[in-house]
Amino acid sequence: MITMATIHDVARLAKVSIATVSRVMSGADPVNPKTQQRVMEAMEQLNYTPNGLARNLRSLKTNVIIALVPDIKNPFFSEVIRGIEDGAREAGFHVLVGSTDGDREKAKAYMALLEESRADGLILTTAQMDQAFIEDFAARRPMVLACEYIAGSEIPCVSIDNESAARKITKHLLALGHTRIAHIMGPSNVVLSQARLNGYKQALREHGMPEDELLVQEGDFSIESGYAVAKKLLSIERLPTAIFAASDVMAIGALRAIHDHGLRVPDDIAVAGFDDINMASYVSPALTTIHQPRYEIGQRSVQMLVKLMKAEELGQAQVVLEDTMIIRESSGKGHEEKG
Amino acid sequence: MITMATIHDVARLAKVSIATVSRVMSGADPVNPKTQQRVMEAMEQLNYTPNGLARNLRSLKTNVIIALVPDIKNPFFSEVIRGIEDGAREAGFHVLVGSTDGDREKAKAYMALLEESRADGLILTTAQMDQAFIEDFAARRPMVLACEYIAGSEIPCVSIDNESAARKITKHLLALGHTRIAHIMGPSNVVLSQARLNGYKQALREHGMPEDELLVQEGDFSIESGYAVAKKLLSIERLPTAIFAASDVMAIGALRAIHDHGLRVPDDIAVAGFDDINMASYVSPALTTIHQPRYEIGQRSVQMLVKLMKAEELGQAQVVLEDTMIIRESSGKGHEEKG
DNA sequence: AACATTTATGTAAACCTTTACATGCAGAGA
DNA sequence: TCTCTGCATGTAAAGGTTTACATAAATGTT
Repeated sequence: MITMATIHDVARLAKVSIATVSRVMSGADPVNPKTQQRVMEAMEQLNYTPNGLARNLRSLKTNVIIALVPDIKNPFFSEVIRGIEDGAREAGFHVLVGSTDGDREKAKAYMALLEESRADGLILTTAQMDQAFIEDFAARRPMVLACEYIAGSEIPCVSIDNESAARKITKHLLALGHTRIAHIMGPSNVVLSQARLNGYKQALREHGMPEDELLVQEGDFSIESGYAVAKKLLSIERLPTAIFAASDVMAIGALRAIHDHGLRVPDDIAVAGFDDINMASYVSPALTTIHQPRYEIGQRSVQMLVKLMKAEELGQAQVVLEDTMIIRESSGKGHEEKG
Repeated sequence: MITMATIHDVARLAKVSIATVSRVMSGADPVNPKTQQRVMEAMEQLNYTPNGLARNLRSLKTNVIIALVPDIKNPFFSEVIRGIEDGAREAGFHVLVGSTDGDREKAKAYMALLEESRADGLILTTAQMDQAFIEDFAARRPMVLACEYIAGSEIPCVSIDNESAARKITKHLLALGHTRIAHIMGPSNVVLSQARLNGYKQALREHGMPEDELLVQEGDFSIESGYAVAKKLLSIERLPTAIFAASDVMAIGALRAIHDHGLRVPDDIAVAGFDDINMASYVSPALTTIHQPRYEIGQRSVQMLVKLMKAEELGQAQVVLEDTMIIRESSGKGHEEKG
């Protein structure tokens, strides 16, 4: 709509040079109070707003960071994003959120914005693309992994120890006397799915339990997949006595599947989730799960990214935050705490 | 990291002018195949990526649109965002998502990006700020309201008819014989909360039911508020026989409150929600609710915004999409459909 | 009074593109 | 041979800032 006033217009009206106008705005260099007054009035009168694009071009900074999530509808990630947004705001950045659907091309399209200088940094919440590509990218651009840790990689990251957390919650189920514990894992091409699967297997092994291939099935973190995979597990001849889902969302899908199958949780089958999303304590039965400090993961990852962008030393590049097991109703007897 | 190659570097290496390099990229003007070849090789060799900021400044377009939601953690909005993102991608735009927390200042900070030419358009999913401010903004910048319709305003919008939908679902409860129907409304400063409240009241009036002030309580669309407000309703001496919550998320909070209170849904108290979020059919009992075509709302609103940005005629400026009542378990008897 | 210092302001380059206009040249028609 | 047309390319302006450097005026120092 109507063409905007530029710094030149302001300068002309205030009878000064554009440099002076710029100085009034930045407040960096000294400027005569009277002149300053005149400039401010001119700005007011023309309803002047500086053009951000021009500033960006001049400074070669955009103050935009990109946060890529596999699925924005997934409540776990939206809480992480919230942490990212708040951390970004504090540091003076805006967040461009991209939902990748596990589609590499979509992810790469967002990452291209960095190459084009249209964003300054990247936070990746799940690394689904080829590791080589990521390593290469991280070497050239400021980037942080949130939620996920890539073994043997130097890329800065903030996450919990998914393996030990999964081991912990599986042990909880074992301690309750369960002998056939099924696992609904996340997408197998995602690092953290593997980590959680490993933790699960380690716990079984430590307890001398045999591994049953039938009891491990792959989902995609969606509620629909949790439902579908649980249905599948319920059709096994020797039913599992407990199901450990790699995410609360899938666990909620499983709850429904068990309910529809005419069985009760936790009496007939115990269920445990992962993430401790907001809703976990509201569904019935309330979910036993692993609490991830998701907000903090988001915040911390931005803080690291900011340091990276400023080329500051970031001390520890791999940050592992604490998780907490939260025991609620869905795992049955031996409750120690009510969410 | 290492300074980037510019179009000048490419031109120098290929022994042509920068104009020719630009032409090779755009493909608009004819250029000699041999020269083209040389330029491409130079680009390749220097690993050249054009600077998006410079392009943006030159064209005065950013291809970025801003989508403002009250709370990114709210699953209803994240599904709308998904529609917005997909619509935007199709039209060649990127989406900057902002969570406002009902904080006007945060919202205004995002809107300022438009004034600074750092974004081309705006989609507002809830209008919490003063109407005058919004009207003024909409007059100067391309903007569309999604989910919400402001009575008497000319601002383009895409939504359902919240009033009639609320009336419809309240009537459903009345038809089931409920006499004391409570309403957990959304924040009273949000237009659609008022619309839903009106629909609720109209239905009661049509059935000759008295209005009971005690039965209408305000929440903020969060699960916690649904829980808290339901608790409050359960402490009324003459208990409500049904609760209509203005969002599924609050309804889920209410389900838990009723459960914790030792009552059963729908036998003791019926519950109805609004939105039909993904999880609505998975919780137990599954929620009776109003299905909003949220993905389509997102998509359509981007389409309108794009027209607005191109200054094309957009025919109908106020679009009302169809909603559907979905009857599930939480409202009890008379089920016509299973989610 | 001459000079050094400080303060206020202006000039112009730089950031990296796109594009209107200008130029040069080859082939075609007279 | 001369002019006309059309293609391929170059030149330079424009987009709106910020900022290094230059200049000018005012103040302070001896």
